[in-house]
Amino acid sequence: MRFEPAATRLTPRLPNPGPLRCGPGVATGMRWLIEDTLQRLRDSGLPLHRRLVHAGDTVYRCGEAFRELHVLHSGFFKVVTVTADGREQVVGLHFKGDWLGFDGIAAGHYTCDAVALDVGEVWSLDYEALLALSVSEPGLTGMLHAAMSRQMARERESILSLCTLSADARVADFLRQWVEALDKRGLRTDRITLCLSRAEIGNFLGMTLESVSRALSRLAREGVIDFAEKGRRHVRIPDPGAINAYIERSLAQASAALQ
Amino acid sequence: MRFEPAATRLTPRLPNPGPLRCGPGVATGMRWLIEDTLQRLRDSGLPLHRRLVHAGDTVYRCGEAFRELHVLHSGFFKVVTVTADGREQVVGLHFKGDWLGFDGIAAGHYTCDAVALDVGEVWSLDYEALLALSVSEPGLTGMLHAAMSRQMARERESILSLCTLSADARVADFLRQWVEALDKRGLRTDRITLCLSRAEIGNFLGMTLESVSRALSRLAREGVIDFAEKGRRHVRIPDPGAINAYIERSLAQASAALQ
DNA sequence: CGGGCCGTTGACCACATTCAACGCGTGTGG
DNA sequence: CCACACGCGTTGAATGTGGTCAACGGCCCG
Repeated sequence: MRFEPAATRLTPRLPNPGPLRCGPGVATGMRWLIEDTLQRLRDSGLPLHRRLVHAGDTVYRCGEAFRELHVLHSGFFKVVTVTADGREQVVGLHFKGDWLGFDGIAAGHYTCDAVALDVGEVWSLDYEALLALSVSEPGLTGMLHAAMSRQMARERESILSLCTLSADARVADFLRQWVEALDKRGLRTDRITLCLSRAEIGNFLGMTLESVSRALSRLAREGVIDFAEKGRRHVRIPDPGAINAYIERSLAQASAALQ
Repeated sequence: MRFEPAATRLTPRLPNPGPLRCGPGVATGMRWLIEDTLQRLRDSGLPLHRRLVHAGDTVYRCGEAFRELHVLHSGFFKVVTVTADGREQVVGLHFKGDWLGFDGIAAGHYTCDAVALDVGEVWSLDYEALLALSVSEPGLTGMLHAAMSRQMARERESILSLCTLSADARVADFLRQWVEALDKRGLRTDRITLCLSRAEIGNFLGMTLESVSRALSRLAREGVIDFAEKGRRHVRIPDPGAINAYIERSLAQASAALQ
């Protein structure tokens, strides 16, 4: 049995016309979509600037003139903003098939740093050339817009997680996102390697590194995850469903508090 | 004198090549950009479906088939997601000149509700028609992409605020954003009307309505804001700079705690 | 060996949430 | 007309989650 959430309904008097509600849909065809994106870029005839990166390398830096968009062929990447007062914030994590650099379009220069977290390959392509080719190749535009739309959806998911989940649930949700991303790309999800430090995870989730560590320990104690013998960045996920169950449980506990 | 933030540096060993750091740039020409957007849409010859809305009216609803993008001509709007488990989250606030509906591009249907907070006017235009016209009118594509890019920047700013600021500072930052948005649109910023309830503000900022109320009271006590005689949604802002000062002060206090 | 860096854990504390009571304006029905 | 309920906002007191500070262990590298 599920109770009303504690917060007052925000749009109470709006008559809800039918069951249009929906959650974030998990596209099972995502894997093909990503391969298709990469294939179409190869086939497009656009000059692709391929680049190998190592952990710590930047794809682009805040302030650099915007000319190129970047499509990730492999690896793991973080996008970081640095404010004028020195706050540093991880605002996104990115994987194979994702596009980077959209933040530069409006400003004319990049407004974030994009940093590789592991070895990987980046395909960079000239934005103007892409636009020019899009005129004769309308599918490219659709692909680009869909990528931007998906990115916005992910950022909204981050906001949702930050606003509605407890620290523990946020860490669990972070793992869920990571596993889901791997799954969509056809990578194994039973043994994963977080290529982020506890401090980076905490920064991304709006909490301290100690809280991340404690949350992971609790998750391990409850059997949701399992630390492999060597290294505390390697995590076994016996059952991906258990992560969702954990998140839902912590939500249910919150509402159970009101009897 | 400014101290290192409490959190460990996330990219410590990366040699920082020069002073490329930058904050979110405040475009002073924003007002013209917005008018220009609306003008170009009028001139484009695209069939614009103009619609008047009242507080509570939806521009679109989650689940509806995506066909149109919407440009706001006047008014105030919120974008809300509802999760499968019933959590409701305000993920964005929007003003004149903003575009709505990008979330529908990737999924083929909208994944959020867009709701008017006050009377306003929305211009809706067919997405496919826009794409078709963009082929002969390349400026339209640039305009569209810039709008999407700007929206992503704003979402990242929300994440930044949620992750790095205390509850009080978050409320102050919310006011700052609101005032900045009005300023960019040439509206008066010394007397503003929040057309959101405390519950909605709290939801958007990841805190409870009580905390919002307390934060606003504290801001008033410190003279940063001033409640007009009638109604607690009407706020006087004697000096917009004081809001920034308040946010910086609360950041400085946090780092001053470490001696 | 010593010194970083990373991760974990414990003790303490503060900030934000929870719960409750109250004031105010508004709309509604006796 | 007043009584009443209801939504919205404010404020106080108690509680608890997550932050702060500190100590410790493992690992890698000079």
